[in-house]
Amino acid sequence: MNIRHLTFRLLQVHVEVVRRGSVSEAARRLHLTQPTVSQQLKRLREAVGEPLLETRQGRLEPTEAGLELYRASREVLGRFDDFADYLDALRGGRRGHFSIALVNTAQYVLPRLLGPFNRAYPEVEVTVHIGNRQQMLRRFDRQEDDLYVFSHPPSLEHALAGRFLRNPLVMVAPRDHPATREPGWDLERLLGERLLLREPGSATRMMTERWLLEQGLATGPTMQMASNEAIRVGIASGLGLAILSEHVLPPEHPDLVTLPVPGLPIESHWQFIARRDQRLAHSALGFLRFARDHLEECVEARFVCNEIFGLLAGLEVVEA
Amino acid sequence: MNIRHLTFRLLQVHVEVVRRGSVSEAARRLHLTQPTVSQQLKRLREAVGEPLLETRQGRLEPTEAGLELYRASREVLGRFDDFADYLDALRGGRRGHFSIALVNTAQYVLPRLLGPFNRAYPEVEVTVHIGNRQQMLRRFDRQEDDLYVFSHPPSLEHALAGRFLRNPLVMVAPRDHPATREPGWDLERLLGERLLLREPGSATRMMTERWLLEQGLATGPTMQMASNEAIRVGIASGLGLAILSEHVLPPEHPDLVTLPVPGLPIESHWQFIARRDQRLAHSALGFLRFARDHLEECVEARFVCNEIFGLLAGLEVVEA
DNA sequence: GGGACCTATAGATGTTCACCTATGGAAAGC
DNA sequence: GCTTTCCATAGGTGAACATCTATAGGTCCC
Repeated sequence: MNIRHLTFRLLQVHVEVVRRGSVSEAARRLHLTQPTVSQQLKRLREAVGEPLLETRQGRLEPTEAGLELYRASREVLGRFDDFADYLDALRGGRRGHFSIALVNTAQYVLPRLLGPFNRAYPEVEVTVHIGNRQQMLRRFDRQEDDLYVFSHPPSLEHALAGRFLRNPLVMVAPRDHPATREPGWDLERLLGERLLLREPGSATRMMTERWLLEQGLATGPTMQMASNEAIRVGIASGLGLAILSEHVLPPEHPDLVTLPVPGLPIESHWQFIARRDQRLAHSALGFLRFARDHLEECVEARFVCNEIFGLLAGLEVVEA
Repeated sequence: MNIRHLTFRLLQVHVEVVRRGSVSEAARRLHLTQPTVSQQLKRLREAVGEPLLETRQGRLEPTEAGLELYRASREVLGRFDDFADYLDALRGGRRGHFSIALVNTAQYVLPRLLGPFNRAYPEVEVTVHIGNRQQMLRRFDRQEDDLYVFSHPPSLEHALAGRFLRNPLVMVAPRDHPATREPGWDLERLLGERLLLREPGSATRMMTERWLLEQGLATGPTMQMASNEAIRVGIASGLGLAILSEHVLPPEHPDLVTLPVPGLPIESHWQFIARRDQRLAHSALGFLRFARDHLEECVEARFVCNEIFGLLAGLEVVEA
């Protein structure tokens, strides 16, 4: 038996004929003419090399080989029905896997979206990669993920971007810092304190440095710590001040205050980024749609900046 | 996804490519050129409507849809490998089912062949139908069985026959019948006793009556019993005499004797009969071969009359 | 930056497929 | 016994398949 001569169509026909016990009836059901069905059966018989049907008391019954072929065909056709269902779920974004790469700071917010999303689409698996901007840029260059979250998109030539969340950077100080009571603490004086900075490669650091440059100011003493958490705890312990994303502060933060410095907060926005040259996984698309529709329910209103529809519009053009 | 555009060939190619992670390598293994494989993949992708492969770190990796298709393909191709094995077993007569119809009297012998056959071919299922000649003839006319065992084939126009066993019909009397001691009991005198006869439609009865006719004798008193067993017990109980197949007598039969009547035994032979117009099941063919080769080991030498090879020769002509 | 790989596309060809209509013979139904 | 129903075969057709060669555009490696 040469499998190359078998086609799914032949199997479908065989199944229908066995089921109906009649060539003509099967032909009607399949919207074919009777000779067509007869001929398919003939080809199938020749491909298998065994008689597959025999007439018994006026009904076409499968031979032993025919019965086994019927079983095999049903399994096989059923398997491909399942596959079609799988594809449907994949296309509908109800199933599948995507990965998303976050800059460190965004890890304080994104779970608020991912949690409800996972409840709505329990069969979608998400992998989250976290690192600083530089690390995430490398992932972007290597096309390692489906979605990225940056403050500033890498190059818009290769990427589509859509802002979704405000990310204000504020000056954070210990609760008992004198500037909270005494007036006259201008920025220059504050910078006389030790400034806690993230490592180079961090987006927060990059924005901080650019802002200082724009203000025409140089930093005084600094200390570098490779994590927002460490910096937060450092501030509370009187190690110094820092310019941090508001999202980094816990809802209750009795040890910390934000200082109202002119020119601050530095206004930045996180954006969802997708590569232009890579077809986005259906499930990632589903996630973006979910974010577009449910962002307001997931994060505080003052941070919301829902421009995801623009990104989706861009993506749907790519799709088509 | 339209299943009609899928072919087993495409699935084979996809499987090979996924397995090798390379189009060129798959092409070499499949003895195809690389462009051919590329093109098949393209068709497959179009049939499925989803990308199936993507390049990751220099290797072709399946996408989610591609991986699921790979799984489905392997299952499906495996299922048809199994089917091919099944066909092989069927063709080799190692598996399958056939039915054989016996005239009553043959039921005393056939199990001796069927037992060893079943041990040698445990996966072949045999159905045995038993009845008198007339009933078996009806089964033959309706083509209900693969093989038949008769003394005389129905019509050789529709049947192929091969003798395999002597079936001598002898006069059976109770152990203490006077004819065993006194001389002078000729046939006519014996027929004065009650003759126990099988029902009309029985082959034994038919042969008995024909033989009596040839001898120019009429029966005296008779009694009709529709089973060899009943007749045997009847004789032992002094109900009368009978002409019975030797096979009906148990190996030890202290209550019965066979009387040496001139002209007896009636020589008849059982034959395996197959229909000319019906392809014989491979397993039935296997049984006939088995019988041809092992008959001598299964029944007493004095009954053997192995002409099955002739029948098989006839069948193999029909095959070809 | 040139070779040595790879993969994709274009274009060609003989074969097979999946249908059809027309028709004849066999079986079943009244 | 006649009609209907059924199946098989013959013959035809356009589409698709499976395969090739030739070629061009990418990576990766030295």
